[in-house]
Amino acid sequence: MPKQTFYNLEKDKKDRLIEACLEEFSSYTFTDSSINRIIKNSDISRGSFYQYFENKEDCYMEILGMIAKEKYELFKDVVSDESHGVFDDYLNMLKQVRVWMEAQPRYYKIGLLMQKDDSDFIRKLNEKNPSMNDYFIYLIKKDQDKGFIRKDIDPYLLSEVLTSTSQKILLELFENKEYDLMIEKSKQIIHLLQNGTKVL
Amino acid sequence: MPKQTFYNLEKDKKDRLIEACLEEFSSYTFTDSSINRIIKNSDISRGSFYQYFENKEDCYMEILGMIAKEKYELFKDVVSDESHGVFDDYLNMLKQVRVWMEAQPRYYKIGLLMQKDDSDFIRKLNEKNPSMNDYFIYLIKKDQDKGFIRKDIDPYLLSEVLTSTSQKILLELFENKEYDLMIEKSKQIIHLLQNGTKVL
DNA sequence: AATACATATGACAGGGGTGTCATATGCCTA
DNA sequence: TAGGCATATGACACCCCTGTCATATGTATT
Repeated sequence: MPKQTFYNLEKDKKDRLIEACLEEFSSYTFTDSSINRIIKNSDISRGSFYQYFENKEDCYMEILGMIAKEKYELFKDVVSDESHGVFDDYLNMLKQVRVWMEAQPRYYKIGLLMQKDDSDFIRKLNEKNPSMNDYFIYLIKKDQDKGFIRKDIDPYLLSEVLTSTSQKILLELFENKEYDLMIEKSKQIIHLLQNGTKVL
Repeated sequence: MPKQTFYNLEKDKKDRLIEACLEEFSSYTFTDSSINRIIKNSDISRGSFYQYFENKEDCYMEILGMIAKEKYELFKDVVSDESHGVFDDYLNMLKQVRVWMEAQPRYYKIGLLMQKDDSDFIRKLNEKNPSMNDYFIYLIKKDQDKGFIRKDIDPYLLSEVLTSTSQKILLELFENKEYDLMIEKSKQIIHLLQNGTKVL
């Protein structure tokens, strides 16, 4: 946890510091990020930095906390309507992530970079965060009960297919921002998953 | 390209050097790998290393070249039988990668680490390597001609679904080595893709 | 033996990084 | 005004890294 001095900081200085951290952590992996660059870009002395944070990890955690908070603020009002099935929720999820991505591309980038870092510290963080998988599984089971999805299909398996394809789509969306195209693609994938490839 | 001195090297020394390189490059990203560790582990002096290679990139390329060669040697005799459809080839691919993975886990790991490195050098290398995508697309089109797959399905799309799921499966296979389980899983995915999720 | 060439070596220059600490500055209070 | 506390600061110790270069050693040829 950051020291009290960090929270006591005057707005301008704190903002400069946070800005520099965001820039750094959205440009480099946690491992490759550098306190040196952060203090240079925020024009804060080395000693001061360590007056605010224990170390780089402490600083990173604070930034992640901030991001989580903002994410919560952005989406707390989006009360999910009664689900119309996993596939519908799949599309809704895509829409939602897009809002987040456009609102805070750097935050999203930080998430992407976290997936690339193999350090113990980041690995542990990633483990704690439950993936979309669990939620999808829950929805798939509900769909099976309602008779939308065949019961012989393993919910876990289908959920994995959904997450791995959605990850790819989200990455493309992040890289070239063709939202309508990605929605179209997702709809096609859904159609494919619903109807299969077989010629009847 | 490595300098002539590298190829002139006596077997033992050369082996030690290559061994240390493999260990390094399968433990660290190209960016994070260190010549220092390589020379320490192979007991070769700093000066000598630069007598063999221009720099780290040169060294890395040589190792990649070696890997490609061995891969070719291992699979050159595996003449692919006449294709029985993409899905069959999907399974065959899995079997083949497994052979490679078990034969040379470190080589496989190097490939995985390459995907995590964002440096220009590695990005350019990755771009050159054509993915399985292209091959899958080709097979899917053939299946469509033969009437195995509906013609209204976009081959590119299906190929993307296949590659993203297979990547996940290969990663799991690499991490916990439960081959039979992974084959079973793949078969289920194929079944899912062929028949869809709809209740008929 | 003398020369010439190939190879080996580690000290060195110059870059980057982290965390600490003695000291300086500002500020509040007795 | 003097003391005490919070905060600021950058030099410093110590670690990592890469690429170079003068020098040393080995080896073959004349």
